[in-house]
Amino acid sequence: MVRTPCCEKMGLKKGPWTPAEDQILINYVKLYGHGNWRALPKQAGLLRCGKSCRLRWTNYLRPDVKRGNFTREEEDTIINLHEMLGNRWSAIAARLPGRTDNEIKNVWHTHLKKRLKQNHGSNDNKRQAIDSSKDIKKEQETVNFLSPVTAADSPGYRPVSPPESSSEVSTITTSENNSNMCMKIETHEDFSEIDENFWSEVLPADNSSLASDFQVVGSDPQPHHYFPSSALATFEPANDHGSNLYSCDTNMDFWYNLFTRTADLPELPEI
DNA sequence: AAGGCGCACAACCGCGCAGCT
DNA sequence: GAGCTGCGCGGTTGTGCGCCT
Repeated sequence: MVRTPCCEKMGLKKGPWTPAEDQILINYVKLYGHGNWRALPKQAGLLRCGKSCRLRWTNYLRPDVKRGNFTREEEDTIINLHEMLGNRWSAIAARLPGRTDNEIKNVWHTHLKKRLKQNHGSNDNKRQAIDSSKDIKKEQETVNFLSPVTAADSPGYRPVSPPESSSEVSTITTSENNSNMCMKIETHEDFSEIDENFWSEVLPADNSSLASDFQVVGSDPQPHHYFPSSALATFEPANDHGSNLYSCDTNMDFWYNLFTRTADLPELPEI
């Protein structure tokens, strides 16, 4: 298949956008939206290709784009998510409201890589565990699902001990505020190692809050497992038994799919 | 003051994918 | 199923700016 060029090169402007061009684009999108980027520049009277317009809008002109320096918390979040997701900038951006993938990519290449290098010495132990792994996928499977604000900072934070039977699970924590609850898991190993006791530890102490905070996973006679409802909301369960009952394997593939598929990246509740 | 250099960021490019015909 | 189009993503490049010599 022959690919048609994204835009006609002849007569179309390239390079930095002028304030006048920005204004034209803003006015047009405000009035008519951006249903068709390819047709937009022609209709708006811009000598740009649709791709260029889309990029300018999404990375710079959108009203919800947050300008200015990244906070330390945002940088930490990027580092943690990058450890988990790799160079999937759009997936990382989805967890940072107001930040674009392009911006995050730039920050990563200009600031954070250096910062990580500087911190390298202090994190030798952690890196050693990862470096020792021969399988790169294993490293990607390391679930390190951190929210912008650390769970320990939130009211109601309570650590949950990892199961004795699975020494590879480093930390399991739950956190909650008035209305939301989420679970943070850091692991290097197959979840099938985890025994039933682990999941009962994750349960909220007060089961009456279960319905709103968690959904039940698993079906009799299998043990019931509990996941954040916000995570399940974007995940297609293998078996739907109705009324919030789902069945799925608690192995690493499940978690890998759940947490790394861009489209299905779960919306974690704000802590 | 001016030239060189490196950094930061905006913008471009090429590819893959999804949806439509 | 093939062909085509549009969009989004990640990698790369271009450019402006500040710092240093």
